Amino acid sequence: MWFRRDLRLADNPALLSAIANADEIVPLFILDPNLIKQAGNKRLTYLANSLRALNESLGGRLHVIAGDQVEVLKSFNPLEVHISKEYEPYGAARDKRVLDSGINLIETGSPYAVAPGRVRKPDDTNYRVYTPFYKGWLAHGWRGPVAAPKEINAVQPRKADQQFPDWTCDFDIPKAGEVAALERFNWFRKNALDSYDEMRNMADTDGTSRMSAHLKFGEVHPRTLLQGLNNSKAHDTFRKEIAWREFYADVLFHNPHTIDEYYVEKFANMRYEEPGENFKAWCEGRTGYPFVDAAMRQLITTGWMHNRTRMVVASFLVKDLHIEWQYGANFFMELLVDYDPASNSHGWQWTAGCGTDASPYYRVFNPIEQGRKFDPNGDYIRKYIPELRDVPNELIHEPGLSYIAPIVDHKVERVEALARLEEIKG
DNA sequence: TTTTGAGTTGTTCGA
DNA sequence: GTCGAACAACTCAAA
Repeated sequence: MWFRRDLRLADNPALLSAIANADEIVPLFILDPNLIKQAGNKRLTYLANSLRALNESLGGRLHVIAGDQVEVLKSFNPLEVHISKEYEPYGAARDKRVLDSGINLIETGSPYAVAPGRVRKPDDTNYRVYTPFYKGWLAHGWRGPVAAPKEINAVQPRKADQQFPDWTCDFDIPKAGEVAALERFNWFRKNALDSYDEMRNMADTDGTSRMSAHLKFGEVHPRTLLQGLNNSKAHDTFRKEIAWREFYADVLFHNPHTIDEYYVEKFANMRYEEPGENFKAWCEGRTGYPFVDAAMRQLITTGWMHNRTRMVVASFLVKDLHIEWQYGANFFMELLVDYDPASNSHGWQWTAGCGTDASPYYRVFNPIEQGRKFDPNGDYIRKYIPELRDVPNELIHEPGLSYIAPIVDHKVERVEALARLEEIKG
């Protein structure tokens, strides 16, 4: 059983398939140098924690080996290698290489309720607009969760086959593992799900599910999250967020190049600024706009950023600083614990206006107004920008001389962004 | 084939 | 202070 983005025992059809087809299985995770290279310290630490959690639930029998996938897999001389299928460009190419090497790779299930490529329009092409996709996705439906295996007869690893990485970090990152995922989800279901439609946007509130990192590493399957939702506005809004993840996976599956290229090509011809001092200020959370800076510092210190503020900082980079979305996406890729290729690239493209459901040209977020709306008392700002702790509520979003001077004037840059868009229209 | 209505997350301006 | 209209043009989905 080759674990990748499915670090769990419950609701794992590939694991059940492996068990059903063998007297004894080798539970294996392969450390991939390519993925390690692009991940920051926090995501690596999270992965290390997640692997330890999985090992514990396997009674200490998880094999963890660094190296080339084909070589590692062949060293076990396996009759079958069971996996949950992957769809983004890197994972799909890697699995094809393994398959082509003659390894008997058996795919069961995927990290999605409905696998990419399955939801089709009546004319058998894929959707490019979210709302119709959502309807088609609902109509397609999905199976219910499956139980965890009762018994796993796993090979006892040799010492050399347990190369658990010792990555650590000084920051407080989310708790990893299947148990932590379900604990948090139960908390969310009990305390925040019923007000999700209203509260999920509030940056100062713990009103989101925080399932992103758990989903990224497959510590929980979306089927489990979808089970038991009702048709209330709150529950449907949550279901739609799960569907966004599946929509973007589907879009990327059909357009693999959009991982780092423009979905709407004409945006490649727009005038952009090269990333310089302003980009550096954005990365470090010192743009002079408190809501933007708080969000960037939340990312830097926790490896996670609230969904609302992801849009605000993305809009600021692309529309106020006129820097191409890929620079922001790469920065997110390095720092986010929950980094997901499809959601990251297409979330960024959506905000930049060059993605699916392109945002109207006039939709330029106002970083101050967004703060007033979604962090009315400035609690979020004060949490991540200690130097603003004593600034009163009515000044917190525009502190004037008590904070760094804004690196650009939003009013001016908004007009500039609209002018640059004008140049590529038609 | 043609037509029609709609499209995650907003802001500004003027009445 | 509140509220509604205006803000491009285009692509897409479905009738």
